[in-house]
Amino acid sequence: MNDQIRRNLALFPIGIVQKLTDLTARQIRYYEQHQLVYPARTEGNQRLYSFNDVERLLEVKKLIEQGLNIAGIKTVLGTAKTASELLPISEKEQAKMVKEVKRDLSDRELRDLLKKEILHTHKPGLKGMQHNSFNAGDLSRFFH
DNA sequence: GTTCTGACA
DNA sequence: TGTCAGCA
Repeated sequence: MNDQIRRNLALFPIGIVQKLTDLTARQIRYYEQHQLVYPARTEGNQRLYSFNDVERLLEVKKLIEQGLNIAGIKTVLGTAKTASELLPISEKEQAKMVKEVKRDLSDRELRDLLKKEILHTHKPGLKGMQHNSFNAGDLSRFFH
């Protein structure tokens, strides 16, 4: 039996995963609802997680702690219909994606601002916006 | 004893 | 997200 298979064996019930990830059962189920993980089920419909699932959850946790919401996490980690479709993503790739997403969002935010300015050309209040200056290095600011 | 789904603050 | 209900 090779590692690939061993890592995908559904072994742990949610209680164990809670301890392994420091996430609450509520959170773990919530992330599943949003297709961030795909745990197997027993005949009794109880979730069983593999090592891969646990790793995946740790990635999710990391991004949550960075302030990203579900949409942002999906953008970085990607989605799949089944656990077997989940492709590992290196830290380097991840960092790269975060950077790209960050730039895209910055651009979008910029366009939105321009649009607003154009729409409100006759309104005097631009002071508020300038206060909303963006931190180019903070992705979470856009994915909240 | 544990987990599951649904629902509400 | 936390938490509670009512089951399996």
